[in-house]
Amino acid sequence: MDIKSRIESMISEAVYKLYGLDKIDVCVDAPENEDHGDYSTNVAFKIAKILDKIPFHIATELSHELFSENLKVEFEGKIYPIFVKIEPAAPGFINFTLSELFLFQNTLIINGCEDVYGSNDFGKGKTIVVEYSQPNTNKPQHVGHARNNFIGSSLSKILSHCGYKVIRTNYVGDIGIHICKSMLMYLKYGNGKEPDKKPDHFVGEFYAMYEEEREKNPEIEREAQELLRRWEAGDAEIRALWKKMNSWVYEGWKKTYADQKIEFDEWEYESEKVNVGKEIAMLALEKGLAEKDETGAIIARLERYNLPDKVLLRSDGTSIYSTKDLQLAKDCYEKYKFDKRLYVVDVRQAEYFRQLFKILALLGFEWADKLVHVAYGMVSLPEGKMSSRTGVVMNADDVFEKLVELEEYEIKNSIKMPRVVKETAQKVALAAFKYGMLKVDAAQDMIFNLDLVAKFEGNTGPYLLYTYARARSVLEKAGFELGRGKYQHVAAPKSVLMHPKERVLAGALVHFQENVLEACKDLAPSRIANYVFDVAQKFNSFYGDVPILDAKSESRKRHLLYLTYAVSVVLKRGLDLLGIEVVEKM
RNA sequence: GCACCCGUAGUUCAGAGGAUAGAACGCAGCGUUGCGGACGCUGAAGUCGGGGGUUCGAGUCCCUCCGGGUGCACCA
Repeated sequence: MDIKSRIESMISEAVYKLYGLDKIDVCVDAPENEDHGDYSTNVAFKIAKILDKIPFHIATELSHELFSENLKVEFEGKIYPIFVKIEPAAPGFINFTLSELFLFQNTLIINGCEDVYGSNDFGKGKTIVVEYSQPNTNKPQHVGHARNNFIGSSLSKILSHCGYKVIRTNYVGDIGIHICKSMLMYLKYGNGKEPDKKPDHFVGEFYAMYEEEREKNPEIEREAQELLRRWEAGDAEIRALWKKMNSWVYEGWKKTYADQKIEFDEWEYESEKVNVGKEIAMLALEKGLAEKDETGAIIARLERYNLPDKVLLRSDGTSIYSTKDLQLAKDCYEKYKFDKRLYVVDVRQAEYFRQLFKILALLGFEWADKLVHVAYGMVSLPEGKMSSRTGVVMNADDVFEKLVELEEYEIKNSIKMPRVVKETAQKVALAAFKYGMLKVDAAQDMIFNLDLVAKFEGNTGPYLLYTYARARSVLEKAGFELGRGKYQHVAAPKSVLMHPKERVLAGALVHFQENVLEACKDLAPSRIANYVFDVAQKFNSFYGDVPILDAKSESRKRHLLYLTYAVSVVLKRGLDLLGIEVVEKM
């Protein structure tokens, strides 16, 4: 159990013992101000009213009780207290200060369990399906997809670090009027040409061409509709073209996903769901949730729930996207019996998902409340909103390529071998890309500034990788044997006297576990990002003030190396949860 | 028109109802004959959009106004 949870249960017990109060919502958090200790609680405020006492008095009594019941840590056969101080602070907080010995021991624990540090069993035995990416096969992926991909894959990692069984799934929009638009233009102007560039970009150009032409000639919309009709009728020629163009797009995405290190356990295709969901529409009709209107369309009435009505079946009886989504959810539940299903989809679809979830709930599916829309905000560029009109469209491949270029320029002086430069630049670029997007709270709209995220200074991916590489370099110089469990048996220092910066750094490492858990509960990769940056800053500050290799004594040096190694472990693990790979040198 | 989201330093963003609102970039300075100076340190910079309310306590919750964005049935 992590230390925060231990403090919480310790407080609950003390509150019960002193005041006989049960079921008090105990809240423990990490204060920003170091003077307030490593953890603090406001529980005295919460119970002050019930007890009709002054918060500070309660805090005083409680901290006394808590300190006498001080948690113990066993070390080398001896028992030490975990806290050096548990004291009240006006107007009624209780602040907990960890002992340096505990912090020292914690760094040793990290040394001994690097891979699993920060993991927990919160989701043990539970299955969670994460649907993300969901691109359409008419064009390359843009930076918005990149944000989606990064959030989805990071969440998957965080959830599985918290014990969940995670199924990553991609639902591809491989058919629909938008696909027919690029097909139409290829038929008109393609002349049977094969891709002469990254094939998804090649297809995307025909789609862009369509948008241009439609401005001049709105008639072509009807032609696109006609193509869709032919596709649905199974027209061999259209099907063959569709297959060919989609395969180009998949080929292009293969590289996009490989560059971004994005993976899925399962792919679903919209084209395979043609006309599924009719049953569901009929069920809705039966349950009186939906009605047939004068044109024959089946419409779910949601006005009572403060939502717009939703068409389930067209008047011609064919199903639309939402019907397929209803069926997909049902099939998915039957297949996995998931405890939760996440839809990582941009915030513009928020109302759509409210409709979808409401319909499923009204249909009586008890699992409807397990569906969650993870809404992420829109990405725009410093130049303004992305749009094909203004030409400030940035596709994900171009952004990545540009980032690689920038990073290559940065590192080429410190690395000699050209091939290593290229490899490293790609990793640094991806770190810049992912971190730049994930550090912002997912729900917020964001402005993605390519030049800023690529920098080696500031709150960036490269800064974090640099910090990691720096730590590793010290360890290497010291001949510190890297690897799990190498330094588990160390003599306990009689007393540990830490440099203030060292104390702060060691304290920060303790918080990793609760940050992982909170990131999992809140579905918020940004929490990990902020935490990792905090650790990196504290390490660099420590590094500036405390000589490691020239420490006063051998044992002192060893302690500092444990700490440095622990930092590298936490950075590596934290970044991994964001889907970012570290580099040893850069 | 209705609904949802967002207004925090010049800029990009953190802030789980708590303590003196933080960081990064940019700006002005400073630092090792020391482990990676791609770093660190110091400083200037804020009526948390305005106004009410709830609370011991509000940037955070509620109401309202202003400003910005997004979505509203046979597209996906």
